[in-house]
Amino acid sequence: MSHATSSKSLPGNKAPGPGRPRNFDEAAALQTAMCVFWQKGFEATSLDDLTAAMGLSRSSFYGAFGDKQTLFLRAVEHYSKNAIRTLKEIAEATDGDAVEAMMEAISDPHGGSRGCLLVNCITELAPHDTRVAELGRRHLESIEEIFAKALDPQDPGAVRDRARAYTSLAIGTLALRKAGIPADRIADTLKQAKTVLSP
Amino acid sequence: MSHATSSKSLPGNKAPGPGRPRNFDEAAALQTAMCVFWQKGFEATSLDDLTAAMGLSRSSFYGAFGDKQTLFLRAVEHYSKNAIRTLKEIAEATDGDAVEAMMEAISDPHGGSRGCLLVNCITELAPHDTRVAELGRRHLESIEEIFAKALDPQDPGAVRDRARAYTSLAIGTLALRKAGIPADRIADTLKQAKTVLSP
DNA sequence: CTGATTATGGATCATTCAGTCCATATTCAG
DNA sequence: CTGAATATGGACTGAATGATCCATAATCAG
Repeated sequence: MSHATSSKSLPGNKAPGPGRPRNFDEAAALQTAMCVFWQKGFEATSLDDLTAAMGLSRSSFYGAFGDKQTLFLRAVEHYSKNAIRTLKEIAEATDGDAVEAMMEAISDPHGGSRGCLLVNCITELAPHDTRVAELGRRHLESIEEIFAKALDPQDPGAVRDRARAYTSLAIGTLALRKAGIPADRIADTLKQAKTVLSP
Repeated sequence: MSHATSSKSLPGNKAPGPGRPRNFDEAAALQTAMCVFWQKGFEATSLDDLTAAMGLSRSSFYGAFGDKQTLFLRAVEHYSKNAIRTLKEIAEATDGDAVEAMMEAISDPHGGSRGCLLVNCITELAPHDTRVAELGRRHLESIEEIFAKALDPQDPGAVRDRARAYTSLAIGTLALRKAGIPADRIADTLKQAKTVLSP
């Protein structure tokens, strides 16, 4: 068979050991899988969906990622770490109102309607999968912590409840948006809530 | 075959026309289906799950409800009407703080972890099914309206944003609860948010 | 009773699903 | 070069899926 296999190794793959080297970028494939799960959810995503999007044969898929469930957990964990890191950066980089910037980033009223992958997972799977519930809980608690530090850098512990209220509010807007409530109304809601929730 | 079929008609079935009468209560079957969808979501619920829970053969199922999708929409609509009616009753019956009572009823921090069926549907299906999105939007707007009337019976239109903030907050707590955040923390959050959000 | 009409049970169907297998290809160590 | 080790393509598998079909049962109108 012809093949034009790339002569050398691939972008981000570690130094090859003995056997034949990977013909794909594992990190990129994981990222792609994450997007598919994000758009369709776990149950509605088939292996064909995944392998097609990732550009892998089934052999490569199972060889590299184990199975659908395992890949899913990796993808979700990857998403969570990324999202939390980004949110921290936003909270720290803002010279103005960090809370406002965070609310905007989470609810993202002008973005698509995929929502937050972790929230999607919690809703779909957490009641029946303790590992997902655990990942979800940690994710939400991380967000809460960032809010708390933004609200009171000196004593974050004193504003836990308020931080959790902001978290809940931001998460709630994701459902509104998915249901088709116009972005400007959601933005107004956040503005309103922000001014009213200020101490 | 023996059979012991109930000699007469069934509980809530309308007067029989020509053919053989239904051997089950359609309303009860719908209610049961609703519970199954509520617990497992749409994709994860199989026809065997449904027929087993409803106590129907496939013939009866398809004869009475069309198909899985159609039944699902009926079940969701049924849930929504019920939930909105109940919420209205709670808001009107409370002599104390109606908003607080509504928040408690929606977030239900001491209930199970199935959340709100409509929110589950929105998260799982709304981005890919406009009918679900429409049902979800109407549901959320109904909640918002009840909040608005509770906040200011004279001029509900003037407090739309605040009503939507309460809605979002209540919906958000459902995710927290599903993720395993302790009920008492959620209750504290609501109390805190309520006092702070008061005008 | 007879015939029309509707419901029921259960077999059946084509499709899709997640996951396996094997022959072949590509690399490294020696 | 030889052989061990790993990756790849793609056919294949058994189970589960949503949905249909048909023979039979139960009812009503006449």
